[in-house]
Formats: sequence, structure tokens, C-alpha cells
Amino acid sequence: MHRATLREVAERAGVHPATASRALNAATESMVNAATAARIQKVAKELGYSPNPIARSLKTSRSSSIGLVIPDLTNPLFPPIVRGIEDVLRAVGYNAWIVNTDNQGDVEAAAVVSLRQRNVEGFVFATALLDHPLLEELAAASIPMVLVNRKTAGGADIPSVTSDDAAGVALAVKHLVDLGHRHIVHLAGPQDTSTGATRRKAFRQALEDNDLPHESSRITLCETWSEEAGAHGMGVLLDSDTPFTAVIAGNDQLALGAYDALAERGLRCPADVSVVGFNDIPYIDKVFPPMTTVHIPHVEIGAEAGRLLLEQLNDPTRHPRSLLLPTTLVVRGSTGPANPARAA
Amino acid sequence: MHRATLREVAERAGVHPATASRALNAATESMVNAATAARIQKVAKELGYSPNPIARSLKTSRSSSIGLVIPDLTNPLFPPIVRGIEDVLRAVGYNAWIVNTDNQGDVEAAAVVSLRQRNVEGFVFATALLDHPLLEELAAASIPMVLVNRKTAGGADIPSVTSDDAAGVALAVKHLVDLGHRHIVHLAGPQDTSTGATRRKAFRQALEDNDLPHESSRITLCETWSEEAGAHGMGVLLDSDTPFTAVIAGNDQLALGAYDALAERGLRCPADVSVVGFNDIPYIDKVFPPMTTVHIPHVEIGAEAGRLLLEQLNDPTRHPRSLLLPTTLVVRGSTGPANPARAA
DNA sequence: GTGAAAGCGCTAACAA
DNA sequence: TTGTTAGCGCTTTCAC
Repeated sequence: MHRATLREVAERAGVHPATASRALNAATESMVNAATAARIQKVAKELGYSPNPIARSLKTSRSSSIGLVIPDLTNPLFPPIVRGIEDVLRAVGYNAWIVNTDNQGDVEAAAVVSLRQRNVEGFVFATALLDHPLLEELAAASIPMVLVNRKTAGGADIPSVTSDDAAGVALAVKHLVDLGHRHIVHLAGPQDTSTGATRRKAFRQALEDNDLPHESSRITLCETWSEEAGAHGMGVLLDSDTPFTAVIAGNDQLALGAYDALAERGLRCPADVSVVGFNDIPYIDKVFPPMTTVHIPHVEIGAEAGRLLLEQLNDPTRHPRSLLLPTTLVVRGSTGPANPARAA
Repeated sequence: MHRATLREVAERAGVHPATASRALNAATESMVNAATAARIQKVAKELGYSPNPIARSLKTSRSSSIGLVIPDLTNPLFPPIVRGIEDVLRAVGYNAWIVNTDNQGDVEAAAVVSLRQRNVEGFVFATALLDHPLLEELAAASIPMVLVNRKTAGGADIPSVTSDDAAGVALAVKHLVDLGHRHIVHLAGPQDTSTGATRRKAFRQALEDNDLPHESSRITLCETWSEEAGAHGMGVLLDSDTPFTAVIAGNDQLALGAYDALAERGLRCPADVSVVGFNDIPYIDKVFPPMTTVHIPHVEIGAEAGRLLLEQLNDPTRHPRSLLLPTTLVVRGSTGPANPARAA
């Protein structure tokens, strides 16, 4: 199984390798005599020639690929986003290198170095922290990049594709209020992420806008975005003397953790406490009790990120922009407060 | 942000680039005077040198990376397997290129060509079909490779890591029999995959072993591994005149489809029909009604596949081997037949 | 133990 | 329009 080289094609076509190179690249094809080009292309096809991407990359410092840095592929939030990105990029000949960081800064830094050495032409990061020097640094160096799902707080104004979290939280609060809830609490995600901080602030704001009690004790911070952290946070709320009949969780995993903590104490959903999630991750529509959650358009977030990155790759001078995609509330069987005693 | 090259290191250390290369590669370091080597390494560190993988790959035709070919990352079965593979490979300096094929042979073929051009040193395939000429071809060419989850039927005896599906099905049937079920049916997955065929045959065998009725009408074939196909298959079974009180599905998605079809007809699980899944995919433990399913060790399957691939990379002459990992039954609230009428 | 030379396969000045 | 030349950064014979 020998792979034809450009030189072999050139020899068979009776031209110099440089001419063959020109004839076989769309951008330079017009530089070469049409008949000659056709001959070269025919030979290339016969020999099953396709350019060696390694050699090309060494020469051009490009690679037709991008780096895709995510916390963890086993978080079901990410696969659909990844597919959205890949589908858009593949259509124009780009591949994605996927790297998991497990939220470890050093792993991420090493991955970025490694990807840059491989001449990736840009990055999509799903790992952004509000304070994220590495990303600021890359942005300052004009490395094409897009953030998905989360953004940084720095001055760099890095292009991003996120969901309208504030609107989503407002929808969730409104929904609960419409059901008759007046005592709502929040399981907030990590506050070093934009999603965690935005959703928390929006929660507090929505309570105020709806004239609901909004003492700071109505918010419990969770250390991670995990089910375990959600269960722990829910426990803290239940142990506090804050009365409530509904919880809005920072994401679906935290909401699942809330389910666990409630079940452990013999409390029922939504009879005793209503729980609303965020993200509408795959398969969350199957859980019991049915979970009302804020839907974000996963695949579309990825696809738009891919498009934004392509814009930058195609026109580096173009002023980068960010996108805020709409969220919707998916109601799956929440009800009003059945046990007013809990709202004492 | 300039990246130091080997030549710069060599110049600063006052040696020839070839010497620097030797000093900086573990395998050739012993060829060079210890003091010189130390000096070169010190300079390399000062300059933050790290070898350009593209140039190295062009020269050596290696790449420290492998290709990982899966049907679809959004199928929750795969991410944990991918993590298992990556964790093992990363520990020894390998990366994985992930490619989704969406079960399209042409996409897979193109991906393989592309990955080989990038000098991947081996492959892990999660896409194997029983009759899979492409994989046989690669095996015949002695390309290092491992199959995960599924295997081929060809003569090539390609190394694989799979779960003991037959044992898993036997466990499931035994469980249902112990609960009092005597009329069991099977939603079989695609029969061009080893998982689909093995589980179907094991089902039929288990019925026989338990002296249960086992007419061929007790098995409905599903075209794909999807929820939709499961719902359709379940519908076919319900419309037939085969009596049954329990269903064993070829995988969890088919089982979820069975849930859908049953719910649509107002039948309850497990009161009217018990459903058992297969694979124990992430989050399936949250669904309602609780799903009993056969657990396969996802991460470990991936990890073992990584190890098997490393064995081949490290010693190409070593006789390849395959692994069959144990399955366990995870019981989540199935009960015996409550409505004997259905078993008429 | 070290240096010289060559070349992996490709593309991009420059020259003709 | 085509060919010549050079080189991306590295490793690996071969010679000394």
C-alpha cells in the first residue's frame, strides 16, 4: 500500500512538482495552463494521489484543523455541542482535535501548547473561567478562537456563543411564580464560571422583579457542576431555616443532586419541593420525577461557534462578534406548592 | 511567541543539530557524552524547546497518536469508553484523533485514509460490523488495531475488547424467570453487528435452557440501535399474537423505545410488561420506570482496548489477543408478571 | 562520541 | 505559464 507523492504525479504528467502542486490546489490552479492542469489532475486521480497533510503542514504552518478544548466528554452537555462544531467545520474541510481537561488548568495549558505545535488554526474552548489568563493571552496574540457555553470576564472581549442564561432563569422563576410558588431558592454553580455567576445574579434579580423574598440565604453555592455537589448544596438548604417550595438549580446535574438529597430525606418532588434544572441535557427528559428545565440549543451553539471560528479564519481582520442564543423553558410536570407548610 | 527549534538549541549548546537530537531523545541519549547531553538538555529547557511533532512525524512516519473511530459521540455509550482509551494512552504520550462516522461506511473509509495520512500509529474501532471488509483489509496489512464493544466475524481474528454479552443475556433471562416470567420476548438490535447477533442468539439459547417457549416470533429485529427503532419493534410485538410479560432489549435505547411504545398504548411497566435493557448507559439509572439492565464496564473496556493497542505498538510481533469483560445485572425495580392475562 | 549530508513531501519566492 | 531553488524542523545513515 504505497501512497503516491506529488513528485510521482509530476513525473507521470511530465511536469515539475511545483507545477503539479499548483494544478492540484484550488487557489493556484488558475496559474497553470488549463490543459496541463487537467492532465495533472487526471494523473493524480489515476494514482489515487492525495497530498500528505504532514508535509503540507510543515511547509505552510497550517493544518486544516482546530483544537476543541472541553472539560469532559462524559458530561452529556458537550457531545451535542461538539457535533455541532464538527459538522460545520467538516463541511469546509476542517477537522477538530478534541481534548479533555477535567477542569485542570495545567492540563489545559499543556494541551494548548501541544495543539499549537500541531499547527491548529484556531480553538474552541468550553472551559472558560471568568478569570482565565491563558485565554486572554491567546486572544492578545490574535489566535483565532471562540468560547462556547461560557465566557471570560476579561477585557479581551473574546468571541463566544452562549445561551441567554439570564432570560432562562427569568423564565424559570416566572414559571414557578405562575404555579403559585413564592419561596424559591437557588443551587448556584461554581462562581468562577460565567454560567454560574450569570445564573446566580439573574436568579436574585428575578426574585426582586417578582417581589419575592430574596435574602442571600436563598442561594447556596456549589463547588462543582456535579450531582454530588448538588446533593450537598440541597442538604445545606434543607438544613437551613430558609423556607422554600421550589429550587432552581444551576444545571441539570445539580438538579439531579437535589433530587437525591430530597429523596434521601423522604421529600417528594414536586409535592414537597419543585426542582427546575438548566441545560436540558440529553436523556434528562427521561428522569423521574419529570424535570422541568431551561433548554439551551446544544447543537446550534456548537454550529454557531464553528461558524464564528470560520469567520475569523477566513478574514482575520474582521471584527469578531459574540452570539447569545435564546433559551426556552421545557415544562415537564412541575406543579404548585402542595404543602404550604414548607413555605412557612 | 517564537518556538525554539532544534537548531537553535544546538547552536546555543555549541553542537551539531544531530547531536542535540540524540541528546534530547531518550532512546539515543546514551550515544552522546553525558556532560554534553546534560548541557544540551539544560539549554533546551532554558529555551523552552520542545520538538516540533509535525517535522518529527514527516521524518519518522510516526505521530504518537492513534485514530479512534466511533459511530456517534452523542450516543452516551461511547464517551466513557473514549475516556478509558484516552486515559491509558495519554499516560504514555499518545493522543487520540476522534472521528464520528454516523455508521456510514464511506465516511469511515475516508476517515481511515485521512488518519493514515496523518501517520496515526494504530486504530481503535467501535464501528465494527460482522462483515467489515475495510477492517479485514487493515488487519491483513498488519495495521495495529483493536475493536471495542463489537467484533467482526471475518477470519482475521482482530483483537477486540467486548463484554460477555451471552452471559449478560443469560443473567437477564434468569432474573425474569426468577421473578416468575415465562413469556419473554426480545427486541434484537441490528444483526450485522456482533452485539446484535450475539445477544439475539444468547436470548434464544437462554429461553431453551430455561424450558421457556422460544418460537422465532418471540424475537423482533430492529433496524438501528435507536429509541425510535425500539418503539417500532415493540409496537410490532404488541400487535402480534405472541403473548409475553417481559421484554429484553438489545440495548438501553431500544428499551427506552419499548417504554415509549408501551406508554403510548397505556400499558404500564413493570405492571403489564417488564423491560430489561443492555449496556447500563450513563443516566439510565435515572429513568422512570426504573430500568433493570445489563451493565458492561464502559471505562474499563476502553482502558483495556488502549492497553491492547499499546501491546501491539510496543511489540508488533506479539500475538494479539482479545478480551471478554464480565457483565453484571443491575436490578432496578423489575417485578414479576402482575397481569397473567397477558401471558395467555 | 560527534559531524556531515541527505531527505521525509510539500509549497512559495524568484527567475526565466 | 513553467521550472529552479530553497527550506519548513527533524532524524538517521554514514563517515570520521
